[in-house]
Amino acid sequence: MSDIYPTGAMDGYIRTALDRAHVVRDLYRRVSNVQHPDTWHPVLVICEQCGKVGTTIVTRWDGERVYYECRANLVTWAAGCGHSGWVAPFGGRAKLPWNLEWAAQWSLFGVTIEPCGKDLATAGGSRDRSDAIAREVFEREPPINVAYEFLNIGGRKMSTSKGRGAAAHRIVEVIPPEQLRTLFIRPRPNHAIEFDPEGTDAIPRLFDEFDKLADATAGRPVKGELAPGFESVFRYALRDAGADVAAEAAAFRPNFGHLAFLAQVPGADIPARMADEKGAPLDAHERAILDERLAAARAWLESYAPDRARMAVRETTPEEAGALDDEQRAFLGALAGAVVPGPDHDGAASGPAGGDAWQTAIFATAAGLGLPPGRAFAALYLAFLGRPNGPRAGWLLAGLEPAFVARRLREVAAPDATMGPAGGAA
RNA sequence: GGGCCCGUAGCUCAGCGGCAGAGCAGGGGACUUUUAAUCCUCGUGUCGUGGGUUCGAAUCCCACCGGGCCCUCCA
Repeated sequence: MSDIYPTGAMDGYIRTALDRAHVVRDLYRRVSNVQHPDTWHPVLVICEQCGKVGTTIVTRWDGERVYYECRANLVTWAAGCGHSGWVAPFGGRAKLPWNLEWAAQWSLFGVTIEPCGKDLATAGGSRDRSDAIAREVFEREPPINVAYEFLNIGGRKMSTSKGRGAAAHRIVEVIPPEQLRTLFIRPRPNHAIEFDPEGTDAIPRLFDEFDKLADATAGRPVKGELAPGFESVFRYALRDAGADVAAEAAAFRPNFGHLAFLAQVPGADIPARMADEKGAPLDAHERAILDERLAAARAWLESYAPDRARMAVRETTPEEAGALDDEQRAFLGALAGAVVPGPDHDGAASGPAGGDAWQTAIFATAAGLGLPPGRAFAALYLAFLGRPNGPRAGWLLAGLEPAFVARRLREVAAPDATMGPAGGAA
């Protein structure tokens, strides 16, 4: 905006504002209860001596020039140099105060609608003053106003000054631009955006929502309802305004939750897995999307993800393993035999070599006991992760200390009497 | 003291005079040599509360309760 003043485009508005200084003073008093001295004029001269603009006050206007003073104590945040004199306030030598500048722009650019944040829309606030200035000083109906809302994080406004800036900073690390834009343009403008990423699935769902927009735009089937205008939302969410919307919509995008899972699987070849899922090799753009999402998923797991999204091997036997039945316990006990030597021997324990060998051992052991594989795997997941499902078990176990694996298997296979189910096999 | 926005399913929200909805979460079922599987299937919820208008109110009006943001200057 400061570029405009030197061109002289604002000169007419400056002149009008000065001619109607008494109207402006009256209006400030009436609309906002702001008292300016009777000699105050609505122009800020750039001090010819020190170059400051905030420290000057104009007290006279003769139709061509204004008399201003650069006062040392006019404002608390800067000290003027004390210079004073007459100057023609045109061509960039002076600026209009904020509210007048805003109103002048509406006339200059022919603005018919201008949304603003709700902080400005309060009664007696900036917007009210500028509206009144437009009507009474520049004699023009102000633009239609739409007050838009703020982004709330966990029920509170995101604010650097109130200690929630860390949230903003961290969020940008986890959420790529396109998903962040989705978050902002999705809701109705006068609704606060409620977004609480801490320990919730809000971030994965944001990705899912973006992907749903892409699916719908590309004509793929989607679950649930679609808001009207979804194509526009998708288009505006794209980081590159000139992007090929159809191509972006068609691009393969891995599911965020799935990536977060795979990111925790030891030894997973994620790009190969994604190519399988797509049914074709990823192109360069899709690979870039994958890399971005994978990084986001890892960051999410580190900072925001709820515990249930993390698959940590429990250091002690999970309580959940108490739910296992005798067949499953017998299976775990038998599988412990696959790890030699046992914990009662000295020396390093060794187990099946690698994930494949483990996987084979699991299936063979389960089959030998007539236990369906599904229940065998559930027993393993409960014994190590405390949850009924997880990453491919063979590779999970292969990544752990064999002695630890054997100890855990035996613990769960033969729990203390207090843990055993009533009427269990003797 | 004043202004604006919001209270609808566990969560995020749509619906804004005409049979209370979606996604996610959750329950149940099927299938499976399991890296998130996938496919069926399941929604009574004082629509914040109390009045009012209406043949009919989540929806419009009034009041209240609760939550949030804003109201010097500067841009």
